[in-house]
Amino acid sequence: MSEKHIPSKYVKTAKESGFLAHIAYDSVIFGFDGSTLKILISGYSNTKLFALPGGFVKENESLDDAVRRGLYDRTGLENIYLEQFHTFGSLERYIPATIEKIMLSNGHLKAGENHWLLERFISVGYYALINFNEVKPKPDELSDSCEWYPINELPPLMLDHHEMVQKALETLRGNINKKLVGANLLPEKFTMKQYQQVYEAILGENIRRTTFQRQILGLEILKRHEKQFLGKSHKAPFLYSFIK
Amino acid sequence: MSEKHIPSKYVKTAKESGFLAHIAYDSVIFGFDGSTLKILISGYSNTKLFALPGGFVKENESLDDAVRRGLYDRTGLENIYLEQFHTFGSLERYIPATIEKIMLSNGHLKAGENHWLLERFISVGYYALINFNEVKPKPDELSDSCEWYPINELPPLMLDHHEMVQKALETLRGNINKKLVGANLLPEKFTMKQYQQVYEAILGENIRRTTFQRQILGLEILKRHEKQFLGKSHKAPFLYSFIK
DNA sequence: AATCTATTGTCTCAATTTGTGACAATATTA
DNA sequence: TAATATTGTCACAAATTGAGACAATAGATT
Repeated sequence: MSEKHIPSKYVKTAKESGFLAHIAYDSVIFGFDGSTLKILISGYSNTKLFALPGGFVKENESLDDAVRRGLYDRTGLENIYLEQFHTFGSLERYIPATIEKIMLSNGHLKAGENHWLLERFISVGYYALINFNEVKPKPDELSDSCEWYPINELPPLMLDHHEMVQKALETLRGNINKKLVGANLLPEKFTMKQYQQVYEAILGENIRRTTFQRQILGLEILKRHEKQFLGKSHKAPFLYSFIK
Repeated sequence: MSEKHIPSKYVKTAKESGFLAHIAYDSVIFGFDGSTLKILISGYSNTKLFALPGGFVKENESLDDAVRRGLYDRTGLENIYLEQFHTFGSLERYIPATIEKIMLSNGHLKAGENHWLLERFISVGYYALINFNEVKPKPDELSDSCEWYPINELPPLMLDHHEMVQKALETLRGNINKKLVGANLLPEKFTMKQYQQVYEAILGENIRRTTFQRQILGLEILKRHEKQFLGKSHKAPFLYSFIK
């Protein structure tokens, strides 16, 4: 559920630490490596547990800002494209033993001790779209890894994090034609083929090339550049960028 | 933000009352009266404040169940169609003076006293679709009214509740062709015209009659009944119901 | 330098869906 | 009995999508 912004070892209540009790967020951070859609997953040292990068909300910061802060700490990026997709509040997701295991193995908790992180949390799910190549993800205090995984080769995730990924993906699919998804996953300039591959990776199905081109160009959201992409042994495709 | 399930007068902390601190929900309850889309709004005695019906989550109930409990108390209905649409966590929505005013005017608070309801809340927005004619909404302890208002004739609402209504409506519009919206807003049997009016009320625009019929019937989700709707001086329309 | 290969940009035509109007059918009112 | 308003259905035009064809061309091969 969390790894970053853990309060110091001997703070026991949320209030003492400056965070809001019972509220967490988890983020599904999508990146596109040119052919596959991937997401960032944190691993916890000494346990075999994996989780979505998450965190908590400070008393004097907005929910959105809390998520941005967490993303900045892990990726160094500001102005990330963020979309909230669902809030998870079932009773089944309250398994304090899992959090306890992580905190014990990291020395953030002594056996038998109480801690506000062991209380029940309702978690708000966000997804982010980032440019895969601009980022070297950083692990943090509690986790010892933060790595890209293809969306259909994820390790077993703790709690309801698989459900979160599924719901994030469904939302992203529903938004693919409403929001400029490609603008956030692709580099500044890209070929029509690359853009089509983003669609295919997100939707998980093949798209007809000619129909796709006709429809995308019909939206008039792309600027065509003179410079072309060279290097392959076939006709060079145009490069495009998003208008504005 | 809330009117129902207020803990007794002298309980000061969320924990003492059995609720989760900092977490609320607000519900946009849609009903269709035959021509207009309406929502339920609570009014608070002695103040001129209006709000969406909302409440809090008990320590041992899920978020969804908390919302269902609140809906049951106000409408008497079970198995209501519910959809979560957004979670609101800005700093601007934290205005304890507003809640204080309501609680003072209802005797739930003494001047200068602390109370967990005066702390900051993050609120999860849900919308519900209910059959307008089956319900006589009930006000509760803190509010003195709970009434239907047409969506474009709402009274001024407290905090960010107008934004909530707007977002609920946008989500409903986006879902209109994905989920069986009509099945929850219409009576068991209805005419094609009534169904069209639901669409027009939600979308806020006129729909072409022939195209609408062709598309809806093409979905094969409706059963046509022999019995026809009589009483008007023109050809009697068929009655339909949703399959299964 | 000529040819081959893989992919691109564009076009065409068929198939499908949607927009638009027309018209006969009919339950009630006049 | 005729008039009125709305319904169910059809017909045709317009727009969109599906499916394939084909010339153009950057680099690889010879």
